[in-house]
Amino acid sequence: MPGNMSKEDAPSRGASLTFTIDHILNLKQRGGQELYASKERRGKGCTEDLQAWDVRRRRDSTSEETAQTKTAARREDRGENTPPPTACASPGAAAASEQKDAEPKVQVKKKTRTIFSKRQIFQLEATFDMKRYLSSSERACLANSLQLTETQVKIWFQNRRNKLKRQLTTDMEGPAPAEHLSEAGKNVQLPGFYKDSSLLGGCLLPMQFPVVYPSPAPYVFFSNTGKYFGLLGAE
Amino acid sequence: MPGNMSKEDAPSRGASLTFTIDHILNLKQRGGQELYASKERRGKGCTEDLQAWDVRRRRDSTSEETAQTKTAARREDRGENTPPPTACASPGAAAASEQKDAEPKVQVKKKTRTIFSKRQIFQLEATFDMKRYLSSSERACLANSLQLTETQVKIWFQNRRNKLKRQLTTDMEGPAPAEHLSEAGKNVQLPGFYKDSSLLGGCLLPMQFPVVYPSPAPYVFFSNTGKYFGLLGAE
DNA sequence: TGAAGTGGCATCCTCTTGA
DNA sequence: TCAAGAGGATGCCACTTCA
Repeated sequence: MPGNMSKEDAPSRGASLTFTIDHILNLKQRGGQELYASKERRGKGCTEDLQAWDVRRRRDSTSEETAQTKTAARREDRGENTPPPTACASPGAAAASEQKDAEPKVQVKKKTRTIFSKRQIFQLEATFDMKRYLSSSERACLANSLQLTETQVKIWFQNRRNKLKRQLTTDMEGPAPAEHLSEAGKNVQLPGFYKDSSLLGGCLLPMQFPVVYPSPAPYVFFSNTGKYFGLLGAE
Repeated sequence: MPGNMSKEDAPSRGASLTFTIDHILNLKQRGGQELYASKERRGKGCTEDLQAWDVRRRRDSTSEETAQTKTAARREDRGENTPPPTACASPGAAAASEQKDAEPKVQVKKKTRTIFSKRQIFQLEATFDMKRYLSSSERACLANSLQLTETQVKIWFQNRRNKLKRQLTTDMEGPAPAEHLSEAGKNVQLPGFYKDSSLLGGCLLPMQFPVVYPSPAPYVFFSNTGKYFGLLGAE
């Protein structure tokens, strides 16, 4: 669980309306992250971009961005070390956080539930309809166009995959167990024919099969969810 | 560091002759692990095979594979593993020495240095010459054909990549910093034209460019290392 | 010299929680 | 319901060890 996932938690950014102190504290870090953008160190076997293999020197720098999406953030947000960017400036940081209100740790730390906007859900669904997994660059791009953090996009896809899997395993034991997931799923990255997809807000994505969008009709149907999304008035 | 990498450590298996108590202790786990073989769940954005997305229940089996590059194959194809037929066994030697004495924990835990055979190095080099990264299925296949553990193959490639990078960065700051690594590197897995490669002991590998092997001449030259490998008497 | 060890970080998955 | 949190697994990289 150390380097797990919750790194850049910074929940909502713009889109969602709910937030707690934690969120506020995390906000700043998000911005910086994108700047470095060295992401994608990991995609080892992929085709993807990642051409540079940046020869970064020390690991300490890692914190900031390094890899993809989240990175570093986690550690501090849970307390431990390196006080969150924000105020951390002063060495006394740790102390500061504590001092705030006597027992900061003791607080319950309410769990917030971000509610994505229709537009966000729509685009996420549409993208998911094309591919079940996103490369870090695609994720970054999508997140950027949706005003969400990459972590949110990642988590959304994770939960979405889970949901689809659950649906498939439950309401039908019949044909194809869960192939639905792998099929269009694992993004087939064929370097070469990337096409500008309006779904990803201009991000380059290998077009699998065009999703009706924008469509002449005011509604779009997503095969997976079986839901219709109104294109009008979608926030 | 929890879930880091040391997982299937099982050091030498067959090829190497040295090992310590630790190794012995680890042996058992190795087997089990491969059985589940879940590896390859990771490759997100790649192309690869991975068609199935088996709906495995618990995490113990975790395995799965999912996405891109590596994925899928692994689990079943390896099936497990079964320890390599060979002789890994002989061992007695080292093992004996360690375990013998009473305080096993207290011991210094001598670090052993396995020496791969010429044949193994040759095949590893040849494979590396084709691609810098292996998918888990390829790794499993190669490991199996070389009588090495997958971890050994993985580590070898890791160290090899590092070595190449070092060489490139040092003896020439000139052109292309480290592109050499990315180039043929990130295996460009284009599902479709897999070709049976004798280099991987019959494993399916996307052929990038043929490496002279077997060759009419008794020696083979590896562009990366700049070394020649004699094909005769290579253990 | 080079196979391993160590530590850090990232992604994925499964299960669980709580607004 | 569903975005997140938590925990476990595996991979890669940078460095370091030490036969």
